[in-house]
Amino acid sequence: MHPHIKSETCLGCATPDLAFAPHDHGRCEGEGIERAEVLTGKRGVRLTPVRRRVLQILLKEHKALGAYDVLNRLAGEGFGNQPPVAYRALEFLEEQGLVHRIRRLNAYVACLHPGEIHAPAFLICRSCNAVAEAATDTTIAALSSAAGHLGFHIERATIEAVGLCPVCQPDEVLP
Amino acid sequence: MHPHIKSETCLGCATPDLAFAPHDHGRCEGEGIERAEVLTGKRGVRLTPVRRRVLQILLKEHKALGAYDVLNRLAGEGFGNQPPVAYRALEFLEEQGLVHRIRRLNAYVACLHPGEIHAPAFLICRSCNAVAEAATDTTIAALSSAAGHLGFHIERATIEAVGLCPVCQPDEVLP
DNA sequence: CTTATTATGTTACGATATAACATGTCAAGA
DNA sequence: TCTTGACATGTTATATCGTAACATAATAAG
Repeated sequence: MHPHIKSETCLGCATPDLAFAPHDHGRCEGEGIERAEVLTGKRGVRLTPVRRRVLQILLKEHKALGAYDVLNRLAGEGFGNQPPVAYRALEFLEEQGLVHRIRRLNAYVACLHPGEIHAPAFLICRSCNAVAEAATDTTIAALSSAAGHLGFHIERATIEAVGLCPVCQPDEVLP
Repeated sequence: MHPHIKSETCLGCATPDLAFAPHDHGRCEGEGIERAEVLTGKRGVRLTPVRRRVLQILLKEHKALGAYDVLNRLAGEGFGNQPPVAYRALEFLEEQGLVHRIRRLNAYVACLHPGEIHAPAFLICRSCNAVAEAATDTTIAALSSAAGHLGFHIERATIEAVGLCPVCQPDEVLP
């Protein structure tokens, strides 16, 4: 946890106006699970205990976690403790749009508005590792159009930006 | 090499209008090295034999290569055969903007217009793995602006789009 | 209740990446 | 020219990330 942030708050909430601002995070978690249950129900896929738990872990932690981080927590709770357990759950959640994979970090974050955004951009703070999700409607449109001129058909796109979040920018000027 | 492509041609050349079209590739390679020498000379950094050779390999191959692929070729030519040899050269070349890392593929491609673009977008064909580089001036501007509203300062951004290149699109409709 | 499907657990391994230290190379200043 | 400091390379060892393959268990469909 970054020293500037109190424990009741979190970084990286996906709703843009809350992204880097302190806020009540309890709701994020509860609502995240609820939304996941509705979504998977609608789609006829199963949000099994491991899968639900993995999503919960990511929602609660509210930052990017590596697959092995997730696995360690699972193992402490009676689930399997071999890599495929974590990877399979994460893969499922990503397919369902409930979790995003941050390739730059080899890590995963919970998505806080599943079903709403198709190609989010991630803002990754290189100092505290917080990850925020930003909408990119126009961004992606521009990209698709440019690709179309080359005859390329885009199916998925990921945008990962590295920089400094508002909390960490002051740290940069002082040694 | 994709079956549709003759050996004298290549995919993925970065100049947008050549990106996925057959063209004379000999020039890409020669000019790439030349530009690299000029650039590194200007900057007072050293384009040593390993580094030059790695760049040459990537220019010649003209597709995304993993670090270990590069390493294998180096090892066959009397250079060191341990991972750091390849990783260090690749890291140097990336810092100098001569090579791009494609995280989605855990691979690297030569940049064909070093010094010109700061945040290129990569169009990755999921069928033949060709990688083209597209300009994203407006795209990045939009992203930076959106991030700015959240108080986030972007330093670097990577855009990776997965889809089908023009050559592979026909393959998709037939089994 | 059987059967097909899907999910989980486990073993084993492959692929990717880096830390740490020894050795070598080169260029600038004494 | 020598030496010294900075940078580059080579090498060992190990860390980290990810997946193939198969056995077992749970679930849903008939």
